[in-house]
Amino acid sequence: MVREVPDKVGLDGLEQRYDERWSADGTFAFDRTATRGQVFSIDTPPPTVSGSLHVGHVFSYTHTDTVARFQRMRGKEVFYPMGWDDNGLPTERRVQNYFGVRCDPSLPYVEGFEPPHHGTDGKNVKPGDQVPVSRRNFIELCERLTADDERQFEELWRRLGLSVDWAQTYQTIDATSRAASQRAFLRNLARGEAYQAEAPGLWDVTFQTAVAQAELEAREYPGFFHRVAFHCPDGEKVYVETTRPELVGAVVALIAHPDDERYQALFGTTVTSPLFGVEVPVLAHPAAAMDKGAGIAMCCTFGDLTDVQWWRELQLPTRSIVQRDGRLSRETPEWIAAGPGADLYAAELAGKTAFSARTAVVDALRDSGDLDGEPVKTQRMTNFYEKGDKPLEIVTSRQWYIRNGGRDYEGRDLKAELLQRGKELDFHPDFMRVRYDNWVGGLNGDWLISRQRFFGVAVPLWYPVTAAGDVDHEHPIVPAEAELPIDPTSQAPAGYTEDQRGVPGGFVGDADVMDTWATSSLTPLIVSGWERDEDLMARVYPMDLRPQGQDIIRTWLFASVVRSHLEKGVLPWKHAAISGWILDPDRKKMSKSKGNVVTPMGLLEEHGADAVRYWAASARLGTDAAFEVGQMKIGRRLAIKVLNASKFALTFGVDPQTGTGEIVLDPARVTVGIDRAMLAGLADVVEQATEAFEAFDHTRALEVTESFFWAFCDDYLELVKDRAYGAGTAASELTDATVSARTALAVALDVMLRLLAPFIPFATEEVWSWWRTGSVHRAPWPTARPLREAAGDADPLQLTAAGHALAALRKIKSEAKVSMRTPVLDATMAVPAPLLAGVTDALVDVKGAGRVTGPLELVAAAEGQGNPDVQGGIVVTASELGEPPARKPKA
RNA sequence: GGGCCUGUAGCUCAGCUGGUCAGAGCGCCACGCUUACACCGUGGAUGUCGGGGGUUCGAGUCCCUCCGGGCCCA
Repeated sequence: MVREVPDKVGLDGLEQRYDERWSADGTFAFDRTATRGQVFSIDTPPPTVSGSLHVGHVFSYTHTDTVARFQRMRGKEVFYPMGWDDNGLPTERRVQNYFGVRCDPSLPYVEGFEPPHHGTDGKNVKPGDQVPVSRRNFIELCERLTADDERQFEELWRRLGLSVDWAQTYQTIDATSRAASQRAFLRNLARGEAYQAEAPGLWDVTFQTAVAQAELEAREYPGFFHRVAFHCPDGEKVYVETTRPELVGAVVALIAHPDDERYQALFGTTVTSPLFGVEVPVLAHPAAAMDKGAGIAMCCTFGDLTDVQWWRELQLPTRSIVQRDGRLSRETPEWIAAGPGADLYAAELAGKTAFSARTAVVDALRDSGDLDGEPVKTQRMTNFYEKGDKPLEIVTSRQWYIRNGGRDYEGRDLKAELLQRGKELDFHPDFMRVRYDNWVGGLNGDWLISRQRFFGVAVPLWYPVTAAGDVDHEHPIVPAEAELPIDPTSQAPAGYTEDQRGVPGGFVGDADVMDTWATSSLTPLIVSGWERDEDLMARVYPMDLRPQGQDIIRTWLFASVVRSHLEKGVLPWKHAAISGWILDPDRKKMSKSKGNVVTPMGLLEEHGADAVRYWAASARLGTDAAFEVGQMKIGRRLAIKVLNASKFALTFGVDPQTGTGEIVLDPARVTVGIDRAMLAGLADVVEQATEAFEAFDHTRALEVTESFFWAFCDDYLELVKDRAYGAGTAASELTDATVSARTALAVALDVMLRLLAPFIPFATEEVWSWWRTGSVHRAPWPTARPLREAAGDADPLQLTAAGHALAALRKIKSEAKVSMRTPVLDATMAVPAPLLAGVTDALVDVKGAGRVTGPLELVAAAEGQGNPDVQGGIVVTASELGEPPARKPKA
């Protein structure tokens, strides 16, 4: 039933209109009565709310949405929640600045706390002026502040047309997520998968927190090689080359490769360190690089990860001098205090940063004659915390770990299990799998999850304080799961009262929070209702799809696999769809500092959502895409074309008297060869698009659909125009040929709208609203079968042939520089044999569309006549053009 | 140093398991205001498929090597 086709069609305002309608109609609401087999569930990345919106968001989320819409139309009940990631350092900073507070976990929770500021006009409140608040209060403030960010994101997503179920949202810091995160941790603990250890680990001195292997970033860092002398008992000198001479005071051994001829005689002997005179052994270890520097290295506790390896494997003593704040210890260490360097240390090194200590040590070495030559400039890869700007130190501390296959785990080869999980996961594109394999294969330690920060999900433990006042870390006090989430820094464990906090015989709360990944790795469980709504869980978990960026395969993806494997013994999802980066036209990553960032909302306003989606959907998964406004313009054109072509196709269904009409979508009424040929071609397109979508190749689905659609408009529509208009308007006067054309147009339109709906949801929905009921996004995905049945034995080539014949006629007019309306009085056309039947069959339509008023003679093309690339080799060999029609005066 | 991806018309990219694969769109040139569309239509030009070897009857398509981009891990 055609209700109403607007006289003027357009895209403006469609986003708002249909967003409202979809919300009101619950078009994307998840029907939780669906069973697992009927559901397609998506574990969407929760965007960082305190981060900025950028085109990368629009890009990758569009990829996911096309899949969601496809699956929904295929009849799946799509579970597509949205989360907000507000857990972590960026939010911590924003809350501090916005409200003028800082988190102090030692403080008690204050009911009804009101912060001193509400927005500080862009000015940071000085740390000294910030009001300290408890962690619970801090979290509450975070939730208040991020509500605003969430609104902005939601507005953007709605404008973009993400078919998310907005009734299903979560925050990574909300009570549900905190409870899930703590529960998962406690279960890891109970099963022995979480453990604490006092061990040397990577440490960021700026944020003063431990850092996990996954958060490392190796960067080029400038430094100097210093040639430093150690002394043999016989007075000989052994030179090492080091970039960190300030650690001479922390040296525990000199180490060379066992095969290194130069040092064979020294192995097993001892040498003394310069300045401090500490005696250390010379040892052999294969990790020493013979070709680097002098080939012999000074092993300190701890300069880098190799030191840790030597220290562990060679069972060396610990002589730490760098503290958690990145400064050398203020007390003179005992092994130095007794030696010749005690005064030097006390006067020049104690309490200094590593950087200034280095200068002091180098000066002292130069004075003592233990520095050979001057330091030589070098660039070397150095480990940084990804959010930090000072090189990481290695300090010894007590931390919590979750097993992830990085270390041996008695009785269980967890690494092999996780590698196996990786094999079971379908990566799209498949080559992204190697990033997972490489990462898991290269792990050399378990997952350090405790962070010495304040804002985040608390490690849900307390520790008894002994009668002597010592904290007993070995016997943590564990809360009951029903109590979760808890904040051990402001709540007392069962059986204790708050006034026993920190006193002998009492308790202390663990002050640390967990790594943000420790919570976000649980998103599949959190959204699925784990231990909260097991009925939902059974309907959606394990999930179908995890879309995400390639940069976080080692973090989010891997950690999610670990948690799901440990907790549920399954993969969290079947498929992982990995999106690429957005590059600016110089093939550089878009970045704020380059000033080439475009705000996504601005883009949507300028080009329209369908246009922006088209650009995004044109890029394949896993492939970096250029930011191209041109591509958006093409998308906009496609959307407009869909409106206009639809308008045309539907005019034949409208009774001019009433303005409404009935279109019978009965393929049996399609009787003319070329109409059937068109449907046969469309059937191929349906099959290809479906196959592509099933393989997560949305780009190919778009491409085949789009190119068919344009050919449909350019050729088919023109060819059947005359026939479709027919002689009269009354149904009784219509010939079968006219009915065939009109029906084929409507059937094709109906199918193409559905094929395009995942890409340009607004334009297709608009057209759908003119003549169909409900939403196109809940309409069934088309199948080839009815089209094939209608097409019978028709060959798509027939339409191709007729299209080429029409183009050949257009060409002679184009070359004669006359209007396309110019009549052709007489023409002869040479047609290659394979196309001859098709052109002959469609001769009436070809003549009509080409305005051939006289005879059009078809002859078989001779061998070598015509270029197959131009109009399929069809050539008009003779023609007589009539008078061009008079130009209409301009209105 | 190891690994992955990538290099096809001026631009952005398709080209699956080797045999109409030398393509599309944009841009460009020319023409045309044809009642679906000027946010348009029609026609046209454009490439030693990064270089060099090899396998093959036949290679953008497989192998080797070199060069150039991007990324990951050491």
